[in-house]
Amino acid sequence: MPTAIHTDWAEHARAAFEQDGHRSGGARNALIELLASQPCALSAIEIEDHLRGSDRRVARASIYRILDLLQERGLVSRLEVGDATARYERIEPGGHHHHHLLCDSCGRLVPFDDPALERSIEQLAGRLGFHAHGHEVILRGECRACHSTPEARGRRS
Amino acid sequence: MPTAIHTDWAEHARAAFEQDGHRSGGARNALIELLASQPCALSAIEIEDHLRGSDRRVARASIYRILDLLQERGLVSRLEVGDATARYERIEPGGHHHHHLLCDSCGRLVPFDDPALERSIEQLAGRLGFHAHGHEVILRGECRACHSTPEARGRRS
DNA sequence: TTCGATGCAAAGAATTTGCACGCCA
DNA sequence: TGGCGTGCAAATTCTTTGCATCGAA
Repeated sequence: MPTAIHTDWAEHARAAFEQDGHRSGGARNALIELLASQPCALSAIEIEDHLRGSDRRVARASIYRILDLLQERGLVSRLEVGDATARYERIEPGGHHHHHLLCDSCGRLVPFDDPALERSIEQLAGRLGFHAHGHEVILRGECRACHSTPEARGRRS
Repeated sequence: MPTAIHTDWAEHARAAFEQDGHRSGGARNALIELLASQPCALSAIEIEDHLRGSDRRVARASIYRILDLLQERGLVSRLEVGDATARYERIEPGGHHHHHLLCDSCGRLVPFDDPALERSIEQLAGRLGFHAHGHEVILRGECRACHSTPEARGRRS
């Protein structure tokens, strides 16, 4: 039941809009619920497809507008992995975040996190005199599943 | 004289095409020379602008086609920093590569490299069971120049 | 009732494709 | 001379904008 874990994010997001004086809206709530339930980043088109199958359809323009609002408030992060389409995923209130491996074999975007990598990047920024407030790391290659089980290869989700 | 340093890359690139049985062409050579002279990544539009001012104009469609060919041969890498446009830069034959800081203040893409970061990422991939053949790191924040000299801020190259 | 939230359709921007012509081998 | 390389323009794809309508407060 992956949804329950991030119920707090959905509440957090809705509260942020309310505090900014925004009215509630069906499209925005549906999008927030969807993002709360996802393990990793989705493109706007993928979001539209997910919602089409659900009980609340949302127009594509609204999806982009709502994603912008979420991004302005630091509730989602935008990610581009090289296929010229942007992907979005929620940002956990606690500050935890992950990075991504794009698997050449199965095409999946695999999330991972690593405290040592975070430390390295912080130290690096200091060493170079940058004042960085964010970063992103993308690995390209083969995920664990594809590497260990040859049958999995070539499957495109 | 930044060009001279990478003359070998231009030669390397042309040789790669010749070995693949490709004919020489004015547009491709102009693009190769331009990329050889650049310190960091350029978008297709920026490439077009640079070449417009030079003695060899190249059609935008040709730019995209040639960049594809260069990428297929591992001669350039494609980079997306979040503004929905792809940027391209040469890959050094020696395997050296760098990463990027996107400066919020001046808008510049600042290249940097760091052996410790490279080590961290290799170790990370091993730890996670990934078979990664490439990676990219993007920092967001303020570059050294903007951070130390307030007057530089806000200037958009 | 008011005004923001949303849907629909047209507009934009980056990139790709189709096709004819020019130039290298 | 043959066929790849290139230019031009139309087509695609993702994203944004304009405007009328719907719905929350």
